[in-house]
Amino acid sequence: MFVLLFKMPANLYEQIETNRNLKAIGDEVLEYWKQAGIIQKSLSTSLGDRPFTFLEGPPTANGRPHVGHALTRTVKDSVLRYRYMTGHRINRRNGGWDCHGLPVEIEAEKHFGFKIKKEIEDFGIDKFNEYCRESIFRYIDEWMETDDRLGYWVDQENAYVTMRNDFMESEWWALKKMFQEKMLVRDYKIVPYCPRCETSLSSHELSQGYDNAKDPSVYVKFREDGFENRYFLAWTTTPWTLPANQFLAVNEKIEYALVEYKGEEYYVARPVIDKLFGKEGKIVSLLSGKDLVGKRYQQLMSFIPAPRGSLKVVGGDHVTVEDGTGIVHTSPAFGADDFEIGKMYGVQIINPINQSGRFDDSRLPWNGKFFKEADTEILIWLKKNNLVFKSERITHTYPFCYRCGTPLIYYPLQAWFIRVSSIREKLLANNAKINWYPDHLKDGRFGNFLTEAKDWALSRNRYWGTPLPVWTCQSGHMLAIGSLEELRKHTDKIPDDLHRPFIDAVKFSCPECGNLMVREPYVIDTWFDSGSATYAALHYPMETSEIALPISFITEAIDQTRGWFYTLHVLSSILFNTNAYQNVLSMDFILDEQGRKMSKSKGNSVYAMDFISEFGPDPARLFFLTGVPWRSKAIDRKLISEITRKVFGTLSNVYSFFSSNANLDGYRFEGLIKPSNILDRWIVSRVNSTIRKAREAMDDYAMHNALRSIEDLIEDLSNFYLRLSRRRFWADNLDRKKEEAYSVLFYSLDAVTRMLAPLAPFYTDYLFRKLHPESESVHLERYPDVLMDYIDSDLEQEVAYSVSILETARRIRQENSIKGRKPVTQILVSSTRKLGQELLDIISPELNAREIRFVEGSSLPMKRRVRLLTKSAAPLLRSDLQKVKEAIESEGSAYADELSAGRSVVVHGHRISPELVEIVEEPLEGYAMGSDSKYDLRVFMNLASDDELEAEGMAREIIRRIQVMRKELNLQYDDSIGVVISGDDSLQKVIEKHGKWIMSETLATRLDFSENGDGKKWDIDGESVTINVVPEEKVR
RNA sequence: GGGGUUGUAGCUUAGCAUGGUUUGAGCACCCGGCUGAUAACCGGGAGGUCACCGGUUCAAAUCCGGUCAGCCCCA
Repeated sequence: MFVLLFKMPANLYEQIETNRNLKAIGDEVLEYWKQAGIIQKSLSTSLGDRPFTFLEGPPTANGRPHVGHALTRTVKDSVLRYRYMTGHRINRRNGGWDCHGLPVEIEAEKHFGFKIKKEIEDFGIDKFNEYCRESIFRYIDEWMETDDRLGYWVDQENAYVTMRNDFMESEWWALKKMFQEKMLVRDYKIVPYCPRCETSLSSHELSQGYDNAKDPSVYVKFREDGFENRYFLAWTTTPWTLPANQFLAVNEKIEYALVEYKGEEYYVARPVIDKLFGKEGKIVSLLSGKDLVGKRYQQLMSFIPAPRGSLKVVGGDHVTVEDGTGIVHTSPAFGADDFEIGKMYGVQIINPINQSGRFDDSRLPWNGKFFKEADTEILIWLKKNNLVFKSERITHTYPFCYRCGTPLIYYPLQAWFIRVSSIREKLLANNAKINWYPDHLKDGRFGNFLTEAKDWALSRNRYWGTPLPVWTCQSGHMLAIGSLEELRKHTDKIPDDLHRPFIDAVKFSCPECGNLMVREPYVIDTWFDSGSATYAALHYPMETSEIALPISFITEAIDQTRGWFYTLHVLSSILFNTNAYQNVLSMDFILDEQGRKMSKSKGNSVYAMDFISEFGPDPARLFFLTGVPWRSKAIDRKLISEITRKVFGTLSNVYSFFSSNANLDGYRFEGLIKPSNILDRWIVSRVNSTIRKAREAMDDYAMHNALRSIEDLIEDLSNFYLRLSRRRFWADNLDRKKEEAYSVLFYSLDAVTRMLAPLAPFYTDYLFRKLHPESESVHLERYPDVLMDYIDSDLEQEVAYSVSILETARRIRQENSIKGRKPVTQILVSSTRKLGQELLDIISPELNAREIRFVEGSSLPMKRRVRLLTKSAAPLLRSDLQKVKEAIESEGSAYADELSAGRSVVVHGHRISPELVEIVEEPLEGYAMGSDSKYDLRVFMNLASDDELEAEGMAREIIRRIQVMRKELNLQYDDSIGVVISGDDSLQKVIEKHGKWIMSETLATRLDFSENGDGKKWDIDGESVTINVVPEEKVR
């Protein structure tokens, strides 16, 4: 076999397929990045020394990443890429993983089929935790692959992991510091409590779990001491708390009444009388809340005797008349306000419910029941004893456990708290330093939350979490341990793993009294873990002595406002006395195609991998970056394919045009030649003003604005610059002018590619390396700088103006059915501004007129007619109306010019102001007119035609038909042809006159006319034309 | 009940902080055009009570007050 080797002239700018699938490009580019180590290179280098610090909000990898994760990761990545390209040294560009907490434990419980905590302990905490540890990275591979496919560049090898000893040790340091500062305290309080998980929850966990619930709504009668028929009426939705009633609360500032109704008397707040009794209630007496305080009442249900000091009416500011009766049933065990009252009166608390949420007192008929399930029986009992005034069922919002869905109770518990409420002012002061996007969150949702910041119930009676490092002894001494080193001073039996149950076994003697010290049996809220990422991820202060705060930028979805954003803020304020982050972007969710929220229960979740695979990574990313990020958006296939077409389709076409021509000419870019051609100057100006806009937007984390500016530029580059510049690239030889055009086109493509690179990293790198075969990656290059000298706003406006002329002319053609191919004799333009000759020359071919002129007002081919608005004028002119009307509306009236200039005129002694007339403008016979209000512009087109114009138009039609036929024959640009045209006499004249032109435009070497020839039959404006195209034999 | 936010064409939206032509776009729809980028592209048309009511002002989509509706958060 003989192989012929051709030494082809190397094409510098590689040809591309203009319609290539973007997913395939993504795959190819990813492969290249991996093989060439681009990602590593980017992570480990910088183009400058401006500091920029990032922090990843850690996800838990025990679930699949969905489209919302892809959204936040896209935004994070785009910001970081932009910062890299603008010369920032990016600190902490690494991943993070959240490991602990109730969600993980619930998963494990489900796996093993456990229902209560005891089952876990019987099974073994060590084995239980071992399962948790394994389960949290169940989907880690899919997370990593999603990051790869999406182009999320962070260092995952050095990711922080909250369950590592190092991380937890740093938290110990923080906890000890807070303990010493008395910020971390143990207290007996009412806390939101999940009886199934058997643990307290924090206020921010509570806030995740509100939902609608159907509950009884009961008005209960508490009989006043010493009266047979007189009751305090109190309202409750939790009958299960009634056996524990110890007080009734009223507001001393509210007015109350004693009302007689159906033979009985009731105390209620005055404003609710109508609601409760309608017309039948009779007011016996009015009295203030103060008068009620101190009254005593009979115990409602006496199964558990009320302790001494109970059963009185007390005052409380929390009492309102919004719901209920203005008298509040109070059981100190089951409400924060109630608890405070109990404490104030120093009574012993009745609490018949155990930590599993069941009644646990043999004196009760419903002993052993789950609290919620006793409601009905309690109601029945009350009704039997005639203690219910009224009962119904209502739907209201009630808190549920955000993980297992069990209704929560407020329950008295010993727990550890961080006294956040004591530093509200500091929290607000630090918040004042933060830039929020959108900014209303600052004083709105986030600021409000800070104003009312509650103490953080930190401890959890659970297993899989960072152990609370406080040891206590029998004598009540407490010791917080801040590091392993410190622990070693007390004992040498330190486990390799600091989790339970191993750490529970660490016991030592109390330094103060010598008694055995045992660890408090709690783990801590997992939100403390993620909130500690600022310092614990760096193993501060053990391995790092300083950390850079505030972090420059973080972003997550809106639900983190009171989650991660909050815990970061609180911990940084306490530990470092500063704000944790400088700029924070809160994003809203992605909705499904119908605009519904995605949820597991509806089964309409879209997973990140599926989304990226379907559309390709870059279209997916640009979809995420389109529109305001803090507004929710529904997945929109049409929008995504439109973006794909407009951005990537257009760019591919522009590049393809450039490369095919540049290669033919052997052009190679060697820097931007200062442009002299007006279109060149214009596009370079557009490029630079776009760079300026894009930089401003990106600096302000407004990726959506940057993207829109870039899209506009791409549109201008393709549809105006290139469309009108094309012919310059087809000139025969590569002279200076053509070189300028090439350098401008290259420069523009290059700038667009760089600007788009942070947003759509795959396609831009693919394209950039075609433009710069010597470069490794656009992502190791600089973002384009603004060349201020090249920005010419006047020119940009002038071009916009010329576009307007062009469009107006096209509109006139269309209205008068004149094809663009047919030349017209004359186009006249009247306007307050003029177009320079240079631009005029450029749009002239598009206007296709023999003559184009700017003309002054008086010589316009237009008449102005004045029409008197009789309705307004009649009352003023009275009987002169007709006379004035005729004078003013008569042909050639001199009044028209004055009035249209906005000046009044005097007609037959009447002053006529412009408001009284309407000016009608009409083109003269033989002309068509169009206008564009944007520029106070009028365009006139002379509709006259002659044989010469007709012939030229026909020639163009023929040229176009021949081009179409060339295309159908799949001919190359430089293949020549022979043409035979058949038709009537007029056609012959056209060919005689324009034959040379037709031949040169279509690369024909022969053009013959025949009366009856073969070929393809065309109908050109009603005329039958037959064209035969024969390819010439190629000379090999 | 309280706080926040949104309401502009069938759909997606720009404009609103700083009031000033007739509220701009894109998609879809209808009509037309172009053709050495071509499974690409361009133009035109129709479509709006700028949620509603009131106020301030020479002038309000824009500022103020209220109402309604959606969404989010809180109680």
